[in-house]
Amino acid sequence: MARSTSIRDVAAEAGVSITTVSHALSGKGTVSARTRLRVEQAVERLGYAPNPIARAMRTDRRAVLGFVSEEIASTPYAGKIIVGAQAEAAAHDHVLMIVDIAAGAFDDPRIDALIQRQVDAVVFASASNRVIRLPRSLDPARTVLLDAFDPAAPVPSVVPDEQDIAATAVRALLDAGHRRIAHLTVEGAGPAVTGRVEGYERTLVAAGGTPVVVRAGGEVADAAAGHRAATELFGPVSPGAADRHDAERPTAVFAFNDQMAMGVYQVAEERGMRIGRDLSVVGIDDLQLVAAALRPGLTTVALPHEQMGRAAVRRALEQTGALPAPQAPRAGVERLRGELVVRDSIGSATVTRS
Amino acid sequence: MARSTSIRDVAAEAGVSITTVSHALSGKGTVSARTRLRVEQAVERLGYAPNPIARAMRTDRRAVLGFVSEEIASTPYAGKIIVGAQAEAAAHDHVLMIVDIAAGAFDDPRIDALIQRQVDAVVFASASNRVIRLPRSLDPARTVLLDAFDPAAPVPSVVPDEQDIAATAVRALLDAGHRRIAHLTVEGAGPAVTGRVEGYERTLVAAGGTPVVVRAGGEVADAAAGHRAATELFGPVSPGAADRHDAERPTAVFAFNDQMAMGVYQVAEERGMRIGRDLSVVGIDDLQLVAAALRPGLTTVALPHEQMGRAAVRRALEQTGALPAPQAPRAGVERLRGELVVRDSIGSATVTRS
DNA sequence: CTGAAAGCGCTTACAG
DNA sequence: CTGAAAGCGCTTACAG
Repeated sequence: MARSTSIRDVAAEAGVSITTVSHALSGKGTVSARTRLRVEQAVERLGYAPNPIARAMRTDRRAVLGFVSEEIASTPYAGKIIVGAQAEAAAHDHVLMIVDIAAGAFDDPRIDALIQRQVDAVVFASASNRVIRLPRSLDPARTVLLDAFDPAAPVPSVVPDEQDIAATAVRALLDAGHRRIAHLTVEGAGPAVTGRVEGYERTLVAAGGTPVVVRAGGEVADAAAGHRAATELFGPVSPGAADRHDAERPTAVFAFNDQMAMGVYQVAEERGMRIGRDLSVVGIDDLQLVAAALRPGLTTVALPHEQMGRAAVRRALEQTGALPAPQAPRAGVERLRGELVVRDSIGSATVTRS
Repeated sequence: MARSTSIRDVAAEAGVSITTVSHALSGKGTVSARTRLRVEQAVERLGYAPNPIARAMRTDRRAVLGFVSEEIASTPYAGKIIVGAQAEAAAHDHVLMIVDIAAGAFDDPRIDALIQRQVDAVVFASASNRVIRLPRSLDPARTVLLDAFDPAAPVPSVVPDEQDIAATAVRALLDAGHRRIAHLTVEGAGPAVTGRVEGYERTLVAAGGTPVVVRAGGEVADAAAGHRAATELFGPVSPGAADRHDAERPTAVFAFNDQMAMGVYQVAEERGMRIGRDLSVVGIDDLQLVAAALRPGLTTVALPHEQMGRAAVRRALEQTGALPAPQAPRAGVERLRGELVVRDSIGSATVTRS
């Protein structure tokens, strides 16, 4: 921020030309060992650091990546994605410039006006995994999609592996001996809803179970949706329901996400079912505020948010040439797996049935 | 990102010099109406936009603000703060450059290396309202503190008005007729804990109540802390506790935040107390994931996160001169008030007692 | 191995 | 009212 020493000062201090200073510092030209040392000492004495603006002016490289986020405020995961993106960028001497747009406001002029020419490439992060159309102001050769996919544009895309993540959740239930496992989800045909349903069905069927999918009305997957879906799943409250040993009743629920799982907890409490004993539950997200706060703690599959941020930045850096392009060109879509976080919401099916 | 038209192209197209183009566009020199029109038309035809890098090079103004956030991932509010900061910056043709540092890592070299000379000023956002020491690499004349305060540095600071926010929460309870109101909080002497306790005591005493403050061990104000504090408040579970009409028992609880309030809900459930009837609760934060998801919905005081982001950026812009300095120099610390968000966790004291 | 010079795209005194 | 020129701090052919 303060006016500081320029390459000219260093040249004077070292008694060489600015060309030589530049060569010595960049390692691009050839410089004798003695000269290099003199330059380095001068840099040290003066506390010189190159002016990135001037460098950008000359090289047309900003060492800046744009990060367009959709409704960062509404997505509690955004933080981790940004941290990952940020860290990966920093590891390669890049910095992140953030523009937050309203949900769906892909034509926000700021994408054009502010990002344009200030950044080398753009990571466009959707608020949730879904299919979108790339904003026209973004150059496909300089953009990567995060948590989104555009079938019509040749843009690299980084998304969670929804099917595998669902399979991980279901397997946690299967491993505890459950077979009557219901899946609670919402309406909609986006990759998250669809992928999880498919992963659930495939994994459960392979284990000899019969899929039961309950969709709460609407597309918002929050606690209220979980409450609605669970209420539907268990049917009307009947006296002594908690004591009834219904052979048909699911012993376990795989919720679309942790928020819906929270709704399941609420229904269980209303009906006197104890989570982890009378009913096992698994979610997706590992939302700290929910998963760790619930009692008992919710076992869930953590989405690889930080990894996604990192991967997206890596691909953007490949586009700009700051990172070498992979030898074997990767597929357009990179799918990342999640990880099971074990807490106390899954009990063994044997105990559950007793 | 694409190589685009320069001021030279516009000059050629309009048949004038680049100086004249610059004057016409900036409004700085004097230009005839006809010439200005010709320039504007040329700009239009060519789709010209000035290169911000080149401008920065000349003027030593980047139109970029640094936003250093501490552990953005761990704070669910950070999103809103950034959205506010972002919007205010955009309103003044500035852009935000974000660097996320680990908690307490104020000496992170990236603050120095990346922010330095790339930004006009820095907003330094703490993860929670507390007293800190300004990182040495930051120029006090070009820095504003957000959710933090440094008594030793002459730096503008934007923080929530903790006392007023606590008063708002307590008043919501008083207005419903409650007088036996306990405050659940944590250990620690930071501005948030201290300010809320003071606001609570002052407001309650003024209304004729007697303060009861229960501190959960530790400084982490999460659901588990709320559970511990509420358990201590209500004492050991006794048979028929829900039916016992204890004249001493608080009819309402003011929790340090929504997460602790969640712990109160859990204790209430364990003891058969219904929130909003047997016990009224108010929190602070308006965390969507918690406040809106709880049943019944949690009445809480929303912190002015977006406003804080905006205010901090405004002050930073005043420092750089992009915004005129206020006539009457403001106090070093700007305190922002919160707003009550009414849901269903507060019942009237009359009903509660019945 | 070293350096003089051009140029990236602007803005800003200064002269006409 | 208009424009030629200098210069912001670098990098990069090119020449010596």
